[in-house]
Amino acid sequence: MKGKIIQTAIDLFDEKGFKETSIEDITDNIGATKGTFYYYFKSKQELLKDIHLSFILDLLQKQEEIIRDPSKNNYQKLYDIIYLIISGIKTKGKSARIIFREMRHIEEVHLEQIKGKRRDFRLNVQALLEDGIAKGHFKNNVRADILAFSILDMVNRTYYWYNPDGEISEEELVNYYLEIILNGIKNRGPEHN
Amino acid sequence: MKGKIIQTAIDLFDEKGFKETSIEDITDNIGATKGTFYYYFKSKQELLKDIHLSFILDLLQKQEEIIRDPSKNNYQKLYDIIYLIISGIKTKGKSARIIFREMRHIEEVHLEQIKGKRRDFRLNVQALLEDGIAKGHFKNNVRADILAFSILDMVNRTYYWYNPDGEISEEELVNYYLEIILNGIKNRGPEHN
Amino acid sequence: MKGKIIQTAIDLFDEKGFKETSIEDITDNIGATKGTFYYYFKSKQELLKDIHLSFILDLLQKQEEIIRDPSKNNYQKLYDIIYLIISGIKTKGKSARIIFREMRHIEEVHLEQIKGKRRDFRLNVQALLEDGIAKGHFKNNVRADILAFSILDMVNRTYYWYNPDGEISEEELVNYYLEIILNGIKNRGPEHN
Amino acid sequence: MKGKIIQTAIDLFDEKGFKETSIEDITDNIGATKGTFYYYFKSKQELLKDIHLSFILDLLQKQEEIIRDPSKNNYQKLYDIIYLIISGIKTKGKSARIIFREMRHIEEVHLEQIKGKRRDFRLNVQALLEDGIAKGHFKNNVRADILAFSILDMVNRTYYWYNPDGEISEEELVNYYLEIILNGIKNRGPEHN
DNA sequence: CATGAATGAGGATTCATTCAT
DNA sequence: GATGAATGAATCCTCATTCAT
Repeated sequence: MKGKIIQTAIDLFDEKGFKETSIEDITDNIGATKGTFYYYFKSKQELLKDIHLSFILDLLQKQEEIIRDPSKNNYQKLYDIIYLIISGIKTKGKSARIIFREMRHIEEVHLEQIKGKRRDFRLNVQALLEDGIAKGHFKNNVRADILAFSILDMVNRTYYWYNPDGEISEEELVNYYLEIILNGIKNRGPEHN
Repeated sequence: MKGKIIQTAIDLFDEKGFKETSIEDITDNIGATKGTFYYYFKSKQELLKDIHLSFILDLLQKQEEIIRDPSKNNYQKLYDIIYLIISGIKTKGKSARIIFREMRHIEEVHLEQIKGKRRDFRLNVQALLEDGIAKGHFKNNVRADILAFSILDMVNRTYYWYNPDGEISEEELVNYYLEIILNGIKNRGPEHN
Repeated sequence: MKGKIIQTAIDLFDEKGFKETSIEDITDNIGATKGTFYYYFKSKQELLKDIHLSFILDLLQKQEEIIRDPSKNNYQKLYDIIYLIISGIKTKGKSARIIFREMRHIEEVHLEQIKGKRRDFRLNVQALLEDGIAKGHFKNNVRADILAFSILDMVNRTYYWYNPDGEISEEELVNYYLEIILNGIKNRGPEHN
Repeated sequence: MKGKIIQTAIDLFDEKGFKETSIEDITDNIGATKGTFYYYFKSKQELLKDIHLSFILDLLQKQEEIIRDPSKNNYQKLYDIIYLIISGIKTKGKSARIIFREMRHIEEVHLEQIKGKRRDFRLNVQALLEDGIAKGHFKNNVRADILAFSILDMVNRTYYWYNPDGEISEEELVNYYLEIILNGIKNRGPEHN
């Protein structure tokens, strides 16, 4: 039941928004009553917090596995992190969009924790880039902080337009991103004017 | 008075969200009454629509001036479009963030117009990229459609973290973006391992 | 202008109701502003009172002309009064329906006057019936008071379903009413079973 | 509680009108809160619809019992139908007046159903008259359609002036009506001039 | 475990009216 | 004569939440 509530809430929050989804919307959808909701959750905001946390902790944990893996170089780690995000669209896209949009409704008490985890995720990317710069993988004129923002912004927005069941596969998309990030789009061939 | 309402609404919508901002919040802030609001606007949604439209029409018009300018090549046009976005953060950042977040509350009737204009903006970038590919400015293995999304997603998200009065100037930021987009971050120098 | 306001108000009050018609509905319809309305009328209720009074005073005056006419007998007077009502449907049906429905919104101050006039109209019919009973025109077992109600209720409701431009002419309808009232519908002929 | 709300609403709608009665008026009267109202009714209009329907369905059902009864001839059926209406004044007069006056506020969706039922009631009377004409009970020069309107208009308006606890009993009133309808008021005795 | 009843605070909207110009 | 700006009171409705059972 608790799982059903969470799943339905994710669907509705994504579709209509947190504020626009009432407890009754959720319980109606699963044939339960409002009372049932309050049996499982202290409040609507607590449910939102749970959704946020379970998404972000899972992602962060997977990211840290990638980063810690000594068998991968920085290019591969960057690839894996982007793939981690893109491949989650199919199953966790709704959660992700909720997180980007509804952070405002997280209560003060939990806000710091959640913002901290999101920051950790970004700082991990930034550290990866800094390491890559130090090791000469990446150019030394890039700012790792801005770049971490840029890459994540670009990749995260994919949640809003990419259809994982469309003509472009997840792997192709990740490769596109990596190609742009690594090599840019400027043509340096002989036909260049 | 109408202008004051709009300005206050933009501030509050950005700060607290559309749904979370009551008409009274707005009018209290300017020492007017709720009645006054409804003298100037048919509904709360109409105000939101006005904010959306005035932002997007202005941006689109400026973009089209850039694109039509025959004295600029595609690199310069791309620079100018990114600069157009970034330089708007200071004065119109709040409107922009509202637009990214509150589209859901636009009524069906106006939705198509607004979505159309946003699509136009993106398709203009895409067309610019396609033209650049055809002319050999840009590599011919990039997909202009995905790229247009990527560039705009990356640049648009700047609204959420960039402080125009901070240590990085708008021009520097635009240059960073252009550098990444055009040349990527991979180090190709001799020190490369 | 005042006339235009009254006419439009009558149309709208009939169509949507007094409470449901706003001052703005009225003024919008004639291309004026709310201010204009208040130039001509002290309040919305005053306008309603004006409509009531001008309708009822006109009707009452015509009724009294009929009753005073020494050349007519009671049958003819009854005919004429019913015809007076029916023939007013085309031009004053809207006013009439407003009067039946919106009396509740007349202010205390004017209520007695208007109710008095409506009562006068009914009592005139009652007096006519009493006179007819005394003179042997009408049966002496009828109660003039109930009958006055019955006749007026029946005839007045015609405003709600009769179409003066339809297949039944006003004269025919009046004759029907008179026939029923005078002779009833019971078949007394030989074919009676 | 739901019953208390309906009863109070009927009282107030009859006394002040639908539009003029606020939800708070109703709930204040029974010591409940606005929220309670909306626990039991989706909207104010739904409550009105419920009042309409329960009144009219009950009446229609009873009418149909009368009509189907093979032991009664058309005179008796006409009597019973009029008695059905008049005898309802004491207990359901308020509902009846609401129905005559507030149909306008019924939502489009339910309007057809309710208008249909009212039409059925009238058409049943019309059919009864037609049957009576065919059987020679009633004169063959009467129009059953107009007559059905006339009889119902006359009888239904009783709701507005008849006091069931006054000097005239319900049975007397019904007899008066039937006498007028069947035999008319014209004196045909020898003293007739 | 789960429900149904009840609440109360908040919020969008309507609208008659006033008044300075 | 007429208008536009502003008001404020009233009203419908939503909804998270509580609680006894």
